[in-house]
Amino acid sequence: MKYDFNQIEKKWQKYWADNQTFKAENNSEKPKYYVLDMFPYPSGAGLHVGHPLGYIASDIYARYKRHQGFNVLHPQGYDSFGLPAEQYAIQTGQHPAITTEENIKTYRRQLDQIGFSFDWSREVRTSDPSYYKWTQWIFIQLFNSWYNKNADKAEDISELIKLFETEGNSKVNAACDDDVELFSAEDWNGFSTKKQQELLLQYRLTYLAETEVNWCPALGTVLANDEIVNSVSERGGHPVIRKKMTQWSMRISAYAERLLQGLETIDWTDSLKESQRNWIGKSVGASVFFPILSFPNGEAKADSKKQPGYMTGGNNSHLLLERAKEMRVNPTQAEAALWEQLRNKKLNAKFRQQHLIGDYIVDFVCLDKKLIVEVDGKIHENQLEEDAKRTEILENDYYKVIRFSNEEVLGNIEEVLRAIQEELSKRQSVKNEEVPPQGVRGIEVFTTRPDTIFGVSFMTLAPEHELVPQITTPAQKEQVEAYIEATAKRSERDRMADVKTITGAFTGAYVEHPFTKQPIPVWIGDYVLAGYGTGAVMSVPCGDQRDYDFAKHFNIPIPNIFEGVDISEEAFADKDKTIIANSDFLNGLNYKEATKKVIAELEKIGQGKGKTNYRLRDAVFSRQRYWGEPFPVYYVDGMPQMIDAKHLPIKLPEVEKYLPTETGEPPLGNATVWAWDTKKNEVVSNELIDHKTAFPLELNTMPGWAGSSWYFNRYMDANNDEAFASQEALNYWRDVDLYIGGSEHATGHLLYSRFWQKFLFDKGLVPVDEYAKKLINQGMILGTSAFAYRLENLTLVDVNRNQESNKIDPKNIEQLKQKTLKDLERFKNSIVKTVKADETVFIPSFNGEIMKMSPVEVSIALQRKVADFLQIDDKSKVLNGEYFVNVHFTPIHVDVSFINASDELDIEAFRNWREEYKDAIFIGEKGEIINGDNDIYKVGREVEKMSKSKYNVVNPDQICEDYGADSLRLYEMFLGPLEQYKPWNTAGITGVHGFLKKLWKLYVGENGLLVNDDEPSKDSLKTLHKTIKKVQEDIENFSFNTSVSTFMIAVNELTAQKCTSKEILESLLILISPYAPHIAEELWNQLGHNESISTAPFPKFDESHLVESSKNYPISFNGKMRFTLELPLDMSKEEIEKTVLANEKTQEQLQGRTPKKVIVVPGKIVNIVG
RNA sequence: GCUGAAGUGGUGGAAUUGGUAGACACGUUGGACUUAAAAUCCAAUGAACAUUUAGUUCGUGCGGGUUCAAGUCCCGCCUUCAGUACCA
Repeated sequence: MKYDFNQIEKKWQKYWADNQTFKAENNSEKPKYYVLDMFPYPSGAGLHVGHPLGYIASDIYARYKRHQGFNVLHPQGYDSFGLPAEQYAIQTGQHPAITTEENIKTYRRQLDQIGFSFDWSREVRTSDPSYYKWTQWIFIQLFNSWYNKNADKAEDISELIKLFETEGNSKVNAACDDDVELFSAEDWNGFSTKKQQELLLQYRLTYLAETEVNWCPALGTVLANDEIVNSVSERGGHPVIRKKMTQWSMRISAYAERLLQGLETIDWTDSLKESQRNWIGKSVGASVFFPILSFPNGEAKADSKKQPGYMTGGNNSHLLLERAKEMRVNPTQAEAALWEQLRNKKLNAKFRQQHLIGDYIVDFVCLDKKLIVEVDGKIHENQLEEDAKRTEILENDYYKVIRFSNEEVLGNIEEVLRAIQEELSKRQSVKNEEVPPQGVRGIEVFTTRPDTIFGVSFMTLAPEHELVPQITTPAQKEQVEAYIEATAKRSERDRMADVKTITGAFTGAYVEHPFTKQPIPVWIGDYVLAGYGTGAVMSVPCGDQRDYDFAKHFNIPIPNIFEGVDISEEAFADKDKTIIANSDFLNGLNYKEATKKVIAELEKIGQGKGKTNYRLRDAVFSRQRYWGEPFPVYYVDGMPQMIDAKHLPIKLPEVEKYLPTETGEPPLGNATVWAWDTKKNEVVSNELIDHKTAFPLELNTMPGWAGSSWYFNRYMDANNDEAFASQEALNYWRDVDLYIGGSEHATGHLLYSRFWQKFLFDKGLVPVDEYAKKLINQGMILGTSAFAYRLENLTLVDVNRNQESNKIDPKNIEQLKQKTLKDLERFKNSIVKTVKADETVFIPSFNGEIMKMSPVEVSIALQRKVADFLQIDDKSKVLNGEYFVNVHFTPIHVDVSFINASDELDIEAFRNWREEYKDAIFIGEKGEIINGDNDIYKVGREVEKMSKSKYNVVNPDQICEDYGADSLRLYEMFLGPLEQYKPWNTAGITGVHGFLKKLWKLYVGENGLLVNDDEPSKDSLKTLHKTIKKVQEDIENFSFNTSVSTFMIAVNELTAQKCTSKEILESLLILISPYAPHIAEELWNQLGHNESISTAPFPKFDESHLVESSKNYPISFNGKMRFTLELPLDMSKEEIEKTVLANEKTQEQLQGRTPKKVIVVPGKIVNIVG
């Protein structure tokens, strides 16, 4: 009987499906084990051989765990929302759901034929309403939560509202927007519902806010930071610009510290954890405040002691704040009337009322535009004077103050608003939304090295820093403006590409050192980024290389504050070796001590405090796309409202077109039935929108990572309608024991999903706050592209006419090698002509070496052949070396299916491939024009990513057809370590395929089963048990490639031993079954079992079979092995030495010399030192 | 620049705590079987020298070091891949 893998594999795949062999039970006596793969996006191209690599590894592990007696959950599903289906819909009008369904069918067929032990009863699809119902549900939970930093967890928003109602927000310690205004309980209770909603949005874990986003015009959507690679879109490589848009965001920054700490508790690869750490980007240091000494108008230096509002130490700001709040609650009639008009951004500007500016409370202020509006009551003489003074001081601080009388406001409010509007339009917006600490004239910096504060010799601001225009002196104005303009012109790419060039400009301003009180010049430079920290750096040139370079370049002093360190050449940045000097009270301290001390001192004088900064930003959660989860959100008066969870799912509406609308709205703007009726609680036609009972629904959809951020929990109870998973299921399965997937998700999916899990944990919805105990990254399988080399043209060069190089002897390759292509430039004068072939001609690859050869070598190797072929007129000159031929060619990707195992091209198939190659001419390795079998054409090879456009994609369907799924599984594992990137080469599969045939032959002969109940031989037992040991170790170390070798060795040995013992061969089948399940099932069945092999207990390793009585000792001389000697293992050290020395081969080696020393390691080696 | 991983025959890769480098395969070469091909089987296969046998020398990116013994440990470099990037 032959090994008919096609028939066997089909048979068992059907058996597994019919019997639901791999269905996991939620209630089982067995211990649980959860093996998870990253679910695929079902693309139209189907699977190539690279895709299943991780699935095969996890399947082996899952099957192994079943043999070990575990109740294994090994599910699979589809991340089925995404861009390609939508792009296809835009092109063809085909609904993405249909495309997706078709693609899933292909995927399922392809996955099934590889024989995975997935529990398909738990399949999930993120685009299925029964699934995204719960994605929407989780979104609502996020909306209804805020992050309480005191409790260090997410809590229900109602708790926050309670706090607001009873004590306002001044004591609330929450993760929130940077610019929340302070309010009291009375304020809160007096606010309109809308105002309250606005304020709450600043605290919710998912919130709607105008944020600067990465907008990709080509894709028509925003992108998250992790979707951008090298400042172009990850998908398609389109340019990305920064743009302000109102978008949903996820407050992942609230979890920055816990996401960082959690990494300590999970067994993920170091590189992946490191990526996440970098992405979170924690830096511990201090925030330091430097008062500004000089303003362009020559105003006297600011007294830092009198700065109110900054920090909490020793000033009266809190009294003023209290007063401001009081006044807010009790406005005058005119103030109330004007506030009513200003509050809702009716003038497109955000105003605050009774706001503290410097030492003054102003009536209304637009911080953005630095515009103050005052409404005056009864005017007394002395107040008039005071107001004028106040105006002067405020205007010195670049505020514009406009005043109206009560009568004006109450009499003609329209006119007042018009005047304010006019003033607003005149004023330039402060670029950065962040406003400086109220009324303080100074610069706040973030530093990780506060210990070096005495080494500060200048200050550098980002050119975009909001204070730059205000502090620049008239003398420096021109220079500074020119510099800002120059940096603005430079694109981000240029800036990135050119890190070395040092540029900057002096503003003319000075700040005051907090301790020495010395003036410090303020510079701007584009090495300081506006987006990180405060956009300002205290520059310590002796301790930071960039500051050092900047200082050197602009001749700024570089004071040395390190003990015993030479800084004449470069900065000294080694924290651990730092001893501070020349630093007043910090002298003699190390980095840690000095940091601690300086922070304490800064706090004492109210000019700084310890601070931790994170690079992690909140994640934008809106996409201007059709094929994604719709938000369960409608808008009343511009404010988002959640649809009650019991009405979920909110299904995607039908649209005519999948493109943005003409007005630039997202595709859902095309939907005609996309409004929410709050009475009927259903989606209704847009025509019914009346803003009373029917309201518009959200037009954005959720990003790709929404559905993948929690799917691992859904598998635990995939068909539950009542909850995303029942508590019983969640408590039984708890977390993923082994997660296998690609490392490309390090800062996307793998970070977002940890965030959601922590949130769900905080809310008591899941039992663990890290969902995957262990994670392994599988490497990528690369394609081996094949190339044919198309001749473009030949340039004939008359060597005699080149004066410099005389005549080149074609035989002297060494001389010619020295002629680079650049040298050929010098032949310009000598070029006789350039010849282009009429036909398409392919030149030989020289056994694939052509790309490694220098142009000169190629030319020499080819000139005769090609000249001959082209029949150029001056052929004789070419042939006798007077003319040199320079060959120009282009490598062309050839479909790898035309290549045989020896890299030879099937020329006929290639010619039929494309019209343009129909009559292509091939010059073979021997230099002959190929015509029949006279010569062969070998392709060149190069390893590249598998991709359709490179024609190097290998389809697993063909492999399964030709060699079988078991061969495919074994071969993918055999290729190399799981984590490694490695090239695919189909030819190699014959090795594992041959192994399976051999395995088969061990059990089945010409006339049927060979297995009998014979006592196993000692050798066979030894083979079996060493295999058990090795395979078990290998699987547990995820070293699947070496266990395949072990199987080969075992089968080779057992074949040689002619083993037919059932005891041995039965155990061997269980060992192999996780790797090659079909053949294992079949042979298991033939051995007389009626049950599937999948839960047969894993064979037990018995050491006793491996015990040896003797060892073949390597005998080495001075460390070099010369021969081996079989000696009993129980021989003593002394006896071994004696026996070895007595041996004639030893004497031969020694040639009469006496050994100086003899090293004997019993059981290992003997080394004789002579 | 920083962080992480890696560098071993023609190729993919083995080598557990320092102890016979190149397991297991692919490929190549030769042979058997066959009308032939495929399949299968056998043998050889790191390089160089020697070849009648035996053997000798070199060899794990490079240069040093520790050790009886180094692919493995230490010091200093080089190269490749991946991530990240003027992060204060």
